[in-house]
Amino acid sequence: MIALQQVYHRLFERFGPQHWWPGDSPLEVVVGAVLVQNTNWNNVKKAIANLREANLLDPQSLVEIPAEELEERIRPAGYFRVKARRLQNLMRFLVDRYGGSLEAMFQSPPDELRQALLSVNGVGPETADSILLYAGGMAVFVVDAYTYRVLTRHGWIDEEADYHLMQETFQSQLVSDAALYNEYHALLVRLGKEYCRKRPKCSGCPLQDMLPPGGPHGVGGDDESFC
DNA sequence: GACCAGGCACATC
DNA sequence: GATGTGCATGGT
Repeated sequence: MIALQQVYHRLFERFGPQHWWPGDSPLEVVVGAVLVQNTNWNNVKKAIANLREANLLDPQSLVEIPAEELEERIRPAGYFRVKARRLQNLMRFLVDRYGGSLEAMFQSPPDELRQALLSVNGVGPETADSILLYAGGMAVFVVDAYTYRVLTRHGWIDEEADYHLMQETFQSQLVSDAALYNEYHALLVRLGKEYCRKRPKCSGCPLQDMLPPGGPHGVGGDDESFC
């Protein structure tokens, strides 16, 4: 297995700090975590701006607002009907269990809170972990489509690997540190966007000398798998 | 005018 | 348990 600590340093050296979700309030991060599902962050920014403008960025308001109105506000983020429902599910969870206080919510142990978040319809592993890490400052590694792409394209992990395995792979090799996980995930997205999206773009990838012996999967790397 | 983006739930086999 | 499908906007 590749040394993921080294990979991190290489990426940071190349790209520098990515400043993901830096100045936003924790609630905006939570809302954004739902809205960004399978969607470009640029679209999410517009939706959040709409909510802020309408003074809706608090849990109680988001629970009380009629679904149709919420749908219109978040329309730019795409999937607006499902996301309105999911966002209200999550806000209802927050209000019912923690009186609408994120601070209260993040008093729970990470494992316990993660399980609880996953029980909310519309919150899957990535959304839950994004909330724990980016809003709660908890040391939970966030895995996403880019993580998978970067790991598999470089031949560092089996293509059958699931979310849990990828998460464990990172967490077992790195010190438990929220700031590190935060930056690392953002760097992987940056790398994935610039070099792993279309195969010809792989040239210039800062990790090209970190392929496993014999190339990806140890089989020499065909066009399908080679980064 | 395709193609893609910081997923998830649900139906079907 | 695995695989397929719906959800929708905005940028390249």
